[in-house]
Amino acid sequence: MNDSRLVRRQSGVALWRQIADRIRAAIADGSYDETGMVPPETVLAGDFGVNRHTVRAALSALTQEGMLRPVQGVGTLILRRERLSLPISRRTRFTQGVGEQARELSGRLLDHAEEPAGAAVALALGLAPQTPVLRVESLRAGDGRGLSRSTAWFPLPRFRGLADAFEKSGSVTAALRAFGVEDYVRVKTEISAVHAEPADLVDLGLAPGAIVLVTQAVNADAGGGLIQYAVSRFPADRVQFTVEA
Amino acid sequence: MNDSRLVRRQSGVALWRQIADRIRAAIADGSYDETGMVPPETVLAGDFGVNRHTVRAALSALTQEGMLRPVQGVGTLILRRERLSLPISRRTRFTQGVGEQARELSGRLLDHAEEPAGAAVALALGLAPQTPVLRVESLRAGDGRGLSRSTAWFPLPRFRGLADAFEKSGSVTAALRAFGVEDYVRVKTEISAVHAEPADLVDLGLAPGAIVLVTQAVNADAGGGLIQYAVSRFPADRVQFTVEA
DNA sequence: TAGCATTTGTGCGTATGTATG
DNA sequence: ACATACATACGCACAAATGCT
Repeated sequence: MNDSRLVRRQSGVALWRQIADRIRAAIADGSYDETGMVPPETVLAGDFGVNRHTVRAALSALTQEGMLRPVQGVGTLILRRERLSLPISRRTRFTQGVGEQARELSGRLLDHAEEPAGAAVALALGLAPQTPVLRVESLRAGDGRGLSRSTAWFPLPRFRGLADAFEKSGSVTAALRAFGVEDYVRVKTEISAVHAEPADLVDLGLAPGAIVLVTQAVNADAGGGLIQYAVSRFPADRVQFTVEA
Repeated sequence: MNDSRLVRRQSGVALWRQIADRIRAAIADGSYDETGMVPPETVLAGDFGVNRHTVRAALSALTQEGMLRPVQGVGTLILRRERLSLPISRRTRFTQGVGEQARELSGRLLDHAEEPAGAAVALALGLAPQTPVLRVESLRAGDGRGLSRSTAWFPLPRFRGLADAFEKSGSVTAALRAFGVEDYVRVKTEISAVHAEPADLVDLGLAPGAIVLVTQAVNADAGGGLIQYAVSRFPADRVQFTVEA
């Protein structure tokens, strides 16, 4: 195809991690669907131009992630797991969009507090800086895998006590309805991507070096009032977004 | 907002690279806008809990990228801080959305060929597999930095010769207009993120381990006919997406 | 002009991690 | 499992440039 080297040395990223990333990508795009297995270690070593030990380190990392299962004398089996597709529509509802794709969904309240709005939060919600807001930290999982880690801010005093309502129902939509918000729509969503931070590794069960998709969303009620600013972090190897017309 | 998160050792990603990524992100989100400089090396070393040499390795990488300029006795000046914001609207036009944010924009045709549609392309464009399509590879840059690497497929024979029109104008919109498409809209866009591949490193000028945002977009003409399927790759540290209502 | 604090630049010895054969 | 080579990270020390008093 081309003459550029497949993996680079002295780049600050160990060869075994670069190779693990490329094998993960190859699995995701279906390159190994025919056999359901990763090619033999010696073949991979030849393909990437590295020693077999290095390939084994990469496969070991992927096995640790639960993506592969090596079987002596047979090969390395791929434990297939599809990437969830989260729709970003005018009415974005997490549970609704994912319901059909994952068997078991859960939402858990991690933390909440009333505090003065920082610069970014105040700007997003159209408030004066230092105006009191409610901060809610939550975690979502599906089929036993972490799917998102969110921090949301709501204006006060309107939504005082919303965290309790969320904890009971496990749903933002239900909690908002308890506060008289029958409907809400997306005003703006920003999407970017960064490397996972240590907190992501713990909360979402990721491996170091993993990629996290970050959304910053502003939601408004039916009257156009800004009711929520949320920063959410999604594991990029488990989640993708779809924007439909 | 809090910085209790440290940096992970023995993760296959060198500390200096993790730190470089975090400093790049901090520059992008405006954390250092007040001074226009990165904090002193000794302070960064303390914050990250590493040796000053390690911080220097990170700063050296960012200097190499053209993002910083160290001045002995003064500090380390920040040269570039903006992350381009690409709007994803019903009518997505690359040039239009970015025009105000970058001084100098360029589009370059890398390659094009007529070929039978693969499974993914046929599915996206609603064609039978193996139907001939036109594949166009292109590269976009702004202010001397690579912004996107796209592969687009168009149905044949309707768009035979479109690559030439694109090469002359540097604009997909203009090229399509030459083929009688006065208007087109986004039908669907999928957004995901992966680690940069060797081709990305070369075409976009990225460092190994960098993150690439990937969009898969389907566009239709005014009559609803599917005219384009495009897979585009954007450097995540230079680009973010905004989805507005 | 001289002195001082701050900040980046450089050297060296050592321990650990990564990759090969 | 072992031996080898190189990259990474640390700790300490000192030099050089800048800005201020």
